[in-house]
Amino acid sequence: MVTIRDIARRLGLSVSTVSRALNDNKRISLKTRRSVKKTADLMGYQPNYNAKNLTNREANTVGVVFPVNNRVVDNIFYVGILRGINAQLNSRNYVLSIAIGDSTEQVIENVKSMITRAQIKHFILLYSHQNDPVIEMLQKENVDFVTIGKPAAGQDWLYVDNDNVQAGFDGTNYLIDHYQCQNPIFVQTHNGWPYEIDRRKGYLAAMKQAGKSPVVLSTQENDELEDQFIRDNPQMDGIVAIDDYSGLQMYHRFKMINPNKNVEVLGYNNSLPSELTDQHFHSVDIHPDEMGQSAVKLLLDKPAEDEQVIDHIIVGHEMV
Amino acid sequence: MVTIRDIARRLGLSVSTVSRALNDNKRISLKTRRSVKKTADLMGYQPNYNAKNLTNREANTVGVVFPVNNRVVDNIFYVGILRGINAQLNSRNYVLSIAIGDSTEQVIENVKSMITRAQIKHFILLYSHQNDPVIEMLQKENVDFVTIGKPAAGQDWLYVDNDNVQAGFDGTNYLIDHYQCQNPIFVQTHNGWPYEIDRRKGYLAAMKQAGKSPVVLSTQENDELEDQFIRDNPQMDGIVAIDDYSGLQMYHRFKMINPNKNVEVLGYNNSLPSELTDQHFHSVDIHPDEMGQSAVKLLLDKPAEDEQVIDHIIVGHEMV
DNA sequence: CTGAAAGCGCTTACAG
DNA sequence: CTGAAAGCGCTTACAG
Repeated sequence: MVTIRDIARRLGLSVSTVSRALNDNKRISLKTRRSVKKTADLMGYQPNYNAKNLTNREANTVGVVFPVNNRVVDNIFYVGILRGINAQLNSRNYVLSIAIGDSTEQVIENVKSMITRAQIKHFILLYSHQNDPVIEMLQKENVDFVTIGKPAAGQDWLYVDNDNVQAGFDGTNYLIDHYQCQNPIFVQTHNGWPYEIDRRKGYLAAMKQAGKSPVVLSTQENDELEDQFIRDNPQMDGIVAIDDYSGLQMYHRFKMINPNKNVEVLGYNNSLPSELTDQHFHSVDIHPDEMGQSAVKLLLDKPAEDEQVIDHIIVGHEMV
Repeated sequence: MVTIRDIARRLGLSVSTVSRALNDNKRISLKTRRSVKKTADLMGYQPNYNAKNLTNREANTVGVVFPVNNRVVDNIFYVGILRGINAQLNSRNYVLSIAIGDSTEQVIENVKSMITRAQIKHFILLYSHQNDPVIEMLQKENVDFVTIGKPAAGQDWLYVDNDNVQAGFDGTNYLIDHYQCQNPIFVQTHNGWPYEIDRRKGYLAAMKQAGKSPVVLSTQENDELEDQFIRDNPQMDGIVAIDDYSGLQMYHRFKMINPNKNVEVLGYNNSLPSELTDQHFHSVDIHPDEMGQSAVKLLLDKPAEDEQVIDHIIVGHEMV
């Protein structure tokens, strides 16, 4: 293994100078910096992260935290985000570590150990819940973190998200404009996550603009209620669903009740392979890869003096 | 931050003794070991992994490698494995790091850096391909690794897998016994992965035992061909599909062509939420969580002197 | 602009 | 059974 000591010996320099040169310290002449880097390359030098991290008292690692309770279909989305995160980390010589568990206690222990034992100071959370014990701990431990999804009103931290009001608006108009839907309804869960509220807001705005009457269903994981809702709303010819999964679920129930009636569905996340859906099913791609990349930028790029401090990044969406 | 030096001072011992005591070195009296551990707990001692790894010249980290090209639905399965892996790693004070990228070059670079810079010596691959450049590199670098899925004939390394012949056999019989299928067909991809060959073997054995004529379709990602196949085989009343995804895909095509004919489908992985399927769709759960856990055991548990060396673990499967 | 020295928090060969 | 000392490969305050 080639160390900075080897490079120093080869060039007749001290290890201090080599260390500084490799870190592009301005106090070292440009000439020396160049020659050191060149020799380092030539000798196949690879920095030892453990040594660096020990002296820096901080790991070159980003911890990615999975939510405890999630639907398996969401995993599709999470891995897309992981791809984006890792692409950015690699080019910055950072490492990706993950915390995942079946209970809050497990995850808390996992993250705690990352902070105190592995000295990880940067985290990305694949969710954004209110009163989340992991988030509370990260705040108390004073480490940096970014969530995927904006915090609920009253909370404040770094986050990456889509413009969900706009996405709700665009999705609704997509059904109205491209498929001449007269009465698209909106389906959300009973959780009332911030992104649900925003997409609904967009839906309501689009309906108002089109002079149509909005109808909102909050699913309760209860087929009976949904079936009743479908029967009670015979005018429905479009579904704007909070995600692909809810969308497909509603679509199936609708078709069960009205085998010969047509309905256009628009979901969010573009997380289902096209073979599982059909031509009446549409989706809004919210670009998980880009969300991951943006999360890293927000977390690791310290703004220059003259730049504005940004506390969130909005990623574009796209109908597919 | 509490260090072993602090513990040593408090107890009037040397750091060497404290270090050895914490590592359960037999050369330290049981009494001292106990008192050191107790004091360490009391003082809230947390080992610094970077320091440990630097002296040990090896990270307490397992690198998990994702395949480059995968269908998004497979992500559901991968995250299940990650859960299992991490559960085992946490209890061993190990950390989980991942390598994921959009090209082989990216992944190779990622893994190479894990080996030389982060000093990671243990890897789990979420796939098991023939002539895979990552696997070849791991072998050349002489680090330990386990694959999910057994290697093709002629190759030899540590792996975790199901008994796929048995799973093919059981799945076929499930359709025959529980749903009185007379003519279940077998659907595989054109890739011919080892697990496909094995499940087909099981299918053929079950058909032979039942005195039925087997029919195998290798999909080519070509709807025309599949439709033709379905028309050419009007006797088909069951589908044993290589995975849930292929199964659902075939199911949809079948229903498109024969809206009123019935067919029972059995897929593998149990990776689709039940809301996306119906009562004619069945799946074999291959226990991803357990596969992940087993991979860690295989990778990190060195067998005792008198134990046999095992080079693979077979995880059970289950109809759901 | 460069260097000698101390230090980060551990482990372990050597000595007793 | 325990300890003093060297070392792992870096960074950085201090000195020149």
